Amino acid sequence: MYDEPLISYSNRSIISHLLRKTIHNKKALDESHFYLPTSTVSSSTMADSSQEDQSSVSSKDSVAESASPGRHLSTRVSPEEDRPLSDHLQAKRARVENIIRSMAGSPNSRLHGDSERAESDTREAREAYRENKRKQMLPQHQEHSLNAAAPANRGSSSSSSSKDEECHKLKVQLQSMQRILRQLQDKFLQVYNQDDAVHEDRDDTGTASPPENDDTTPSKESGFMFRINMDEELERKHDSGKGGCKDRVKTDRSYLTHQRGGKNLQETLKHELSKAMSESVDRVFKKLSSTGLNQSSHQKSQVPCNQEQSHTEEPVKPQALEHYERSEACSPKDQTEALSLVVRKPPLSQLSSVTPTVKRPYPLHQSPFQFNYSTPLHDSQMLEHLLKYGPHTNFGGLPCMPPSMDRTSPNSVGLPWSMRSKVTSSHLAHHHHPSGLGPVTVDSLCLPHVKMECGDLQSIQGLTPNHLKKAKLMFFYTRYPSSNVLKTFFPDVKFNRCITSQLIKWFSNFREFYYIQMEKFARQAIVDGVRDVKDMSISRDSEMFRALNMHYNKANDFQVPERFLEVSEITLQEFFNAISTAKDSDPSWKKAIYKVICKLDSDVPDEFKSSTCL
DNA sequence: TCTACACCTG
DNA sequence: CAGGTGTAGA
Repeated sequence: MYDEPLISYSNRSIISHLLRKTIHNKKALDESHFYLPTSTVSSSTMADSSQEDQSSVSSKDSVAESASPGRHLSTRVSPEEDRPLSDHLQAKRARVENIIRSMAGSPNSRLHGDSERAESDTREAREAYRENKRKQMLPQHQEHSLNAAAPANRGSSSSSSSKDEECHKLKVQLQSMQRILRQLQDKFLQVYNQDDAVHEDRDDTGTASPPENDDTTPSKESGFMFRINMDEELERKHDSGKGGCKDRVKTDRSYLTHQRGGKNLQETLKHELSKAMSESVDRVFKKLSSTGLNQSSHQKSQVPCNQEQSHTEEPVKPQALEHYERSEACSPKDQTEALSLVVRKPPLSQLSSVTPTVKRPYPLHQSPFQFNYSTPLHDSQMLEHLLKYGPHTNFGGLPCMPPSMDRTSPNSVGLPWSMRSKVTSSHLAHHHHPSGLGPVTVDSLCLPHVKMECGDLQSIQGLTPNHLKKAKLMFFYTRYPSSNVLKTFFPDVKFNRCITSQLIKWFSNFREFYYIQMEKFARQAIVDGVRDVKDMSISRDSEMFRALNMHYNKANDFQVPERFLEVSEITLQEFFNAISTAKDSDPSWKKAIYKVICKLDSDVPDEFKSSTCL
């Protein structure tokens, strides 16, 4: 692909040319190139941590050497004078590969927040109020839709397989993007070494830090280049610390040459890379939104729910943000009163038009959502998200995953949530057996031994952290979602008994936390001498709300519906009344409360139906 | 017998 | 949050 002499191009045009060629030709590339055989060593350590990124590459060069970190660094810029230049290039190439990989596998810290205080409170509450056990069953929903859903699941295999196909396509696309970047890096290094040779006669005395390294806070946008620079800097520092040797001179000189003569090239490369990224990501997202559209329509045939609007509105939501903002600005309402979602029971289709009339203390758009996709994202962020979770966060073809994926952070490669605790176990090994167990056949295989496969094969296609987040937000509307609701609002989930149970379990856990908070606050109020139920109110700045919001909306990027405050207040008052009238002596005293609360569920807004909204 | 639930535990 | 358990309803 790069046969033509690059020397005839200017810095900018070289990159442009390469990008054009690579992008245009990327579809023709052999996919197997992504899993370079030379990357086996580095891939095994990739993405474990950012610190390992550096050593992992060098370990490639020093397979036979000791594994001490010190040696890792020293071997990368090994002082062996006779070392061929290609080795050096290879090392750099490996480093670039590693950087790119680590982009794809950077650990997701988003969910690492703590709810320890809440948990300790929870424990505390449990210790204090353990006297009443069980016997507090709640009338369940009068629908046994699970049985009815089973055939639907079987019938969904076609849509599921097409989904997988889309997934795979997107994955391939991303992989080829990575490949392109890698090739660009290679080319860059070649050009850069030519440049180096040209300027070799120039000597440098200064060893001051390069200006771009002053930026020690890598924005996500420039993170890629930043890491390269950091790597270079690390290498350089290490060299100078090690004392004089030819390599050191060479490295310093080429680095500084790179600083001067290659400055333009670097800037150009930065620009072009981000541009290419941008374009590719755009393309991916275009495809993604159309996929989401297809999915909605697929799902519609399975779930007899009114999703008419969803598949026409959702895909354009991210782009239509400004429009919504404008429309809100044009019709500023100051309605402070809560809109009761239950009492008035507006049709679902009205919700979107009703919602904007509620006064928002912060920027909010048409939908009550304010997820990341709704806010302007850097390309790299979007790409990162895609790489983390995939278009539908399913890596249905997990058996095809390279072995290097095994050791990445479970969060980072889009492994379904429930796999996280299992991924280190031997379970995963089974999936890599070339058994030919496609994701489609898994379902049928699962049925006889549901329990065994729950955390296993099934969840490979199962729920992801994004689904969890979505479920939590849905809790603001419904505390007792029926399985039909769940199916409707998780259209991208391939439902089976395990998945359904897991979702139900999630909501059960949500309720548990919710009720524990209520009981705790009610008892505390009583201890504090509160006599009147009317003093038990919940507003957005009350401690109770903060606790709940922290639990279900940790990122605080979602506008909690007013109705949830009302329901919470009612719940709190129910607990207050029950406790203050000593009803809690009855072992099943909570049962009555549950009965009340389960009737206060609201309809979940249509926006939640979109499989692409998260 | 199956399912959803609350409760308990890690 | 998930696993386990007992319960109640279908």
